[in-house]
Parts: sequence; structure tokens; C-alpha cells
Amino acid sequence: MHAELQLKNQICFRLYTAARLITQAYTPVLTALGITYPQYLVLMVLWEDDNLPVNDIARRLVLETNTVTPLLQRMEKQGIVVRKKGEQDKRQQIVSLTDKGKQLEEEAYAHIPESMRNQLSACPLNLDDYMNLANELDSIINTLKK
Amino acid sequence: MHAELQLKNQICFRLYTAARLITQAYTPVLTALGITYPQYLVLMVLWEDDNLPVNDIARRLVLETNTVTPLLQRMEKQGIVVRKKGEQDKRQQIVSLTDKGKQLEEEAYAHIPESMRNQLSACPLNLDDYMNLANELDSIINTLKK
DNA sequence: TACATTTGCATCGTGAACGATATAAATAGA
DNA sequence: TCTATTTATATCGTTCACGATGCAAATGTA
Repeated sequence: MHAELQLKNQICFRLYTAARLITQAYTPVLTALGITYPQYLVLMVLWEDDNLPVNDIARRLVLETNTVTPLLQRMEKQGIVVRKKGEQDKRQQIVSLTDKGKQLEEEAYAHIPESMRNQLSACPLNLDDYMNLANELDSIINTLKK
Repeated sequence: MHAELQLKNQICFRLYTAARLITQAYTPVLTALGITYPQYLVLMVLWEDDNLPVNDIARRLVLETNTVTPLLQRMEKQGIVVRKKGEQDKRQQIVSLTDKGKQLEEEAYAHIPESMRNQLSACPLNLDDYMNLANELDSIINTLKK
């Protein structure tokens, strides 16, 4: 019985579980908007900076392009984004929001923050705890991101 | 531009990213052992308590059986576990470690904690920070787990 | 300029997650 | 006891992640 190999001592298992559960908490609102959580992440990037090549989106989400490309293909099929070949660099695919993709921002703003506040209202963490958590997660992310 | 909808303000995105990156950090060692991270989680459960029904394993990992069943089927195919129909309750599948599955505990103990310590050695968090992080994650998990 | 290397994206295969559905065994209630 | 409900597990379809590979455009170098 090695303490290092017990679930209850694993930060990674906690991260894995917390990430799954909080993504599940997003699912009902996102489903009402017709999108998934990774698609929501792509939209947050594009709401902040539209007309980005696949590479930039992947870099901001700390994902590989072989994850993002199929994601964008599904989003294009749903009419949320369009992809156009880059003009200076013809290898690039420039991803842009459609009107539908832009409208989703207002719907997201209207429902998502409130829904998440409700679902986490019973959580004993206060604002300082969340900022602390954010900093600790950033430390781990920056250490492991190459 | 809604601050609530920016990536840099999202705890969920941080959790999602940190979980992915730390799982990736496990991958090289686990690949050498011939297993994946979710399979390692199943093994940690069985190393602590062998001969469990699918349901118990799923509950401890906060997963559904429709995730765990295929996982166990792959592990059985690799000769790490065996599944036998329950004797009192014939609906149950009792999952047990094979010799190979038991041996993996020593190999895991020999390599995994050291590898993770190395990879996180540049991380500025100290032991108190990690315990704090564990508590904060437990708060979120317990709030969202039904 | 000619060729090698790098870069940007796409495709393929595998293993998760998970909602929805199915099936058999166990349990509850009339 | 007989039927209805619940429980334990399995199956199916879709979407991610991600390693490996492929290809064309761009860049570097002799």
C-alpha cells in the first residue's frame, strides 16, 4: 500500500474530476445554444479577436491543430464560423464568425454566467479562494506548457 | 466585450487545460507501462480494494458505467484485469487484478512519483499550496457531484 | 536559382466521456 | 405469487484529445 499511489492523494485525479464536473455543469446551457464546451472556448477566442488562423486559435487554447481543425469543421457545418484560405499565406485557413456566431455572444452573456453562479452558489469558496485557485492552476499550466 | 466571457477569467478553462497538461505529463511513464491515464485510475482503485463490481469502480472515479465498462474491456483484453459474473448478484461483473495487474503496482511506484516530481520541480508551488489546491478542488467537486 | 527544411493544416486511428437506449436480474408492491 | 419498478451492466453514436503521418506553401541556405 503506497500512499503516493492512492487516489485520495492525487492532485491529477482531482483536476481531472473537477474539469469533467464543471464542464458537465456548462453542458445544459451550452446545449440550449447548440454548442459544446470546446466549441464555446473557440467562440470566446473569436469574440475577443475575430479572423484568426487555425494556429492562433490552437495556441490560445493550448491545443494542437489536429484537435482544432475537426472542431472548426463541425462549427462551420453548423454555420457558426467560416474558414477562408489566407491571402498572404495560402497555407493558412482564416477563421471568422458568421452573424450567427456573433449573436451567440449575447445569448451566452445572458445565460452562462448566471447559470454557473447558480450551480456554484453552494460552493464554500469565496472570491479570494477563486483567485488563489486561478493562480495555482496558472503555475501548473505554465510549468507544463512547453 | 464582456469580461465574464474572456478566457483569462475562466476557472473552467484553467481546470480543463491543467487537467490535460498534467495527464500529458503522465503519458510517457504510463506508456512505458502499457496503460493510459484512465486505466491507471482504475488500477489505483483495484490496488486499494480488489474484486470490485463495475459500479463501485465507477463511483470511486466519479464516472458512469458506460465509460468504465469499455475501459475494463480493453484492460481485460490486455490481461491486466479479469471480469467474472457475481455469485450472489448475477447482474454484477466482479473485476479483479491479474498477476500482471498486481505487478504493475510496483513498477508504477518505482517510476511514476519520481517522474511527476521531476516534471513539476520547476513549479513554484510548495506543499501548503498543493494542499490548499486539493481542498479547493474538493470543494468544487463536492458541490457539483450529485 | 535550386534544393532542403520548416510551417500550417488536414487526415487517420485509438481511447476516452457521455447521452440515450437496451437487457437481464433483482426487488417491491398489489 | 405476479407484475411493475429498479438496478447493474452493456451497446451505440457523437465529440473530443492526441500521436502519427501526409501534403502543399513558405522559408532558409548553398
